[in-house]
Amino acid sequence: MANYRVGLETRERILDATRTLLAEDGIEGITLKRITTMADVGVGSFYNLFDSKEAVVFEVVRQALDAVDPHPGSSEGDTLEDLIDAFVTFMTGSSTIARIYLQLAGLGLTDEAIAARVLRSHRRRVQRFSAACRRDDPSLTPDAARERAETIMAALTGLGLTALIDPGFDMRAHADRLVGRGGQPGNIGSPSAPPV
Amino acid sequence: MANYRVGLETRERILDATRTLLAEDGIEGITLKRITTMADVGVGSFYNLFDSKEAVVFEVVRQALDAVDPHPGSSEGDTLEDLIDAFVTFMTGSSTIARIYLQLAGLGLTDEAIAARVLRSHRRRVQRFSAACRRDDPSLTPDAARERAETIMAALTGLGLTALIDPGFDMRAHADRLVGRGGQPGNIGSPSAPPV
DNA sequence: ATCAACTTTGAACGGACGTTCCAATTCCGC
DNA sequence: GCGGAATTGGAACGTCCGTTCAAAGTTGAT
Repeated sequence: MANYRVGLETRERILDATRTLLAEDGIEGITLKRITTMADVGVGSFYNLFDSKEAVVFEVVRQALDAVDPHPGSSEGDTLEDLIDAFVTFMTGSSTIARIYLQLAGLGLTDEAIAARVLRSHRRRVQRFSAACRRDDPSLTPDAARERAETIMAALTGLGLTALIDPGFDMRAHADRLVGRGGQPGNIGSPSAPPV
Repeated sequence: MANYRVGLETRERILDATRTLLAEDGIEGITLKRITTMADVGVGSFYNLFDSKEAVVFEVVRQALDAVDPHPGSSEGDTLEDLIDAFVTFMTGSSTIARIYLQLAGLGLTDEAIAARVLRSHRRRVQRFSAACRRDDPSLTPDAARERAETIMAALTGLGLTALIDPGFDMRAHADRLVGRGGQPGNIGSPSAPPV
């Protein structure tokens, strides 16, 4: 399957259509007819290139989970700020894939296969974030860094959800406050920090 | 519809079954047959009590959104700690409804009707949280309180998601750190707070 | 130019879905 | 305990779903 040029192009058109439909209407709204119509492809061609409808959905899901990690496999020198920036850009920029990514969080709760993938991706990200935390503040113990990483990631996910649901929500501004940027008082974690 | 005692009981059994199935398998996994089988009710009886499958799902969704607000309509004197505690208890305790609530966040991204409900519920909660923030720290401006409330709520939602996906994740411990409890350094917002 | 491998197409199929309908039964105020 | 209203159950219906299949067309190495 998909050894000729035309086959690969068709495969790409199908993936594009699936990605668009998944972001617009979610997994429950996706049908084979809608995919093949939008991709301008016969049903038979679809089954020549993918084993099932589930297969193409999983492929898109896999890509979405990968996309949340900026330049994965790089030299591992990211600042915590870099990681947060990358996530905010991912969320506010490529909203197509971002919507899919956040749907997965909810869907992973019920679908075991998806839950496993989400959890694996989550654990990888915790590693990167906690490493960045220790680079940021070398005095942190590994455990403390991991906890801090998980809290920051959770907050980012929640902020991303809010941003996609509430139009006009300024995710970047809120994300900046997570690590104390912006110079204003009132950050999470220091509610009644003594002034001066 | 539902004027006799038996009718009301049947209605309740259908709602229970829908709630359970929704939490276990999500909205995409729910079918009329499964609902009626689990509720031990004929299909005709179902349509005697509800207009459609969608109607009963919406009813459960409405209840789930209401349930996230602790004792709503009370005297409005909650501490920020109270609100956070209530949310953590809601998430870690009643996982059936909690799962539905978090699915809604993801589903609301695609279904307009659900998105509207979720957004409305969200706005109400922001009000309560930001009022608590100002009670906590009267020096906050209304805007600053609202921003702080939204960040805390986002972090709570994200933590809840992590808790449901990652077994063994200690949500309460992480939530406590959101407002600086626990006495340990390294809270979000004060990454490099000077020790001593 | 040849030809095997690859690709395309849409009709056809079986199953699952939500909903309708109505005869039989049960409920409960009188 | 009578009688109208509410409730019950499940067969039947039309629709839409994912998938299969075989025949026709296209590709590209030789």
